[in-house]
Amino acid sequence: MSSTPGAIPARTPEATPARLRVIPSRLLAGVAAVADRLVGDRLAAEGAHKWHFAVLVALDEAGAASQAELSRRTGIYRSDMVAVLNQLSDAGCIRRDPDPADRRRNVITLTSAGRRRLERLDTLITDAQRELLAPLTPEQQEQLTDLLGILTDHHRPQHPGRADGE
Amino acid sequence: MSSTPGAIPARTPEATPARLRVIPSRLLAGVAAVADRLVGDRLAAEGAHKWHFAVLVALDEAGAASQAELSRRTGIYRSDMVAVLNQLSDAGCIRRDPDPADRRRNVITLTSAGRRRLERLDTLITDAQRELLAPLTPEQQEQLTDLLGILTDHHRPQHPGRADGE
DNA sequence: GACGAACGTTAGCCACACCAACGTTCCTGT
DNA sequence: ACAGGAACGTTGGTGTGGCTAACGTTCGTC
Repeated sequence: MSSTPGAIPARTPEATPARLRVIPSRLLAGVAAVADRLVGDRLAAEGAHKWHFAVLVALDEAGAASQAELSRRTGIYRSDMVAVLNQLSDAGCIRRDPDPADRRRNVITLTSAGRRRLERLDTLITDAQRELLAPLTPEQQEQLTDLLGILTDHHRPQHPGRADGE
Repeated sequence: MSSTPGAIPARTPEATPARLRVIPSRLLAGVAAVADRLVGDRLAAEGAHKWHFAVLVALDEAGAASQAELSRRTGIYRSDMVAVLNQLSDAGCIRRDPDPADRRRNVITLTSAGRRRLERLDTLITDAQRELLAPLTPEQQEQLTDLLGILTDHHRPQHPGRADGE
């Protein structure tokens, strides 16, 4: 009975407890949510979603691919990929043709409209990152990205069979 | 028609495009998901959730409080707080008494069982953080926490009415 | 004494990650 | 040659988490 039961002691309006403000997983969740909102809002203003951007980048960088491969490259589930590609296709950003070499697959190809779209979305994303990282110095921004990169590499999606040098 | 349409060129099995691996918001989302799974799994093994931990910490650190205030301290919505407190109450971790000074409120008090529970959960959370940050040096771990702290502070929950120096 | 605001509570919505199943097509072993 | 298993694209469904809406109660204030 260290505190008087029945009366709320402190009047400190509201402040996140110090012990919570120091837990990395919690900080990560919070900042990730902010980042997601920042990115999501800008993309939504153009009728886009982050998935669209991810797919467009994957196509632009590694060239045409099957849906399954895009799935693996972007981390988007095959199931969800269908809808994303439908929308991108409707917008004329990609073409989806049956693969003559493997009739199970579709070959997804980036169109020039898609490349233009990508450029636009890239700007928005970059802006969002800038706003997100605004309170950090350029060195800190790089530090953060590096650290997150290390963690991302270490905690692989899954390691269903050691894939690389191990 | 720079690429042969109808054939998938590279055979590179799957690799996240470099441009995606460098976008902070994306890295954050990924690492936050890993962290959440790490923490969530351990807590689930004891029938707990991260919310329980947050509430217990808030109570332990700042003393008894109303549900609304706990809401503000932890970031958990008032609506969801109800269920969390029900569970904590069922487990005997807290007491929920009407506040004699304000009959709208309940005074939430941490019991000794709750304090014991908190200690246990704290161990689990700490373990999870350790596993999460394993690939980083102690200095890097501190750096990361600091950087995330800065971002958390800057991007306030909301600022619905200029709260601070403005 | 009336009105607006805060409280606790219930119910529900929506976005997102994930899983299950199916028909098609391919690859492999025998 | 052919049977079995695996990968592909697709549809539909599940579960969880953040958030909103509304309501009755109680407080503070004018």
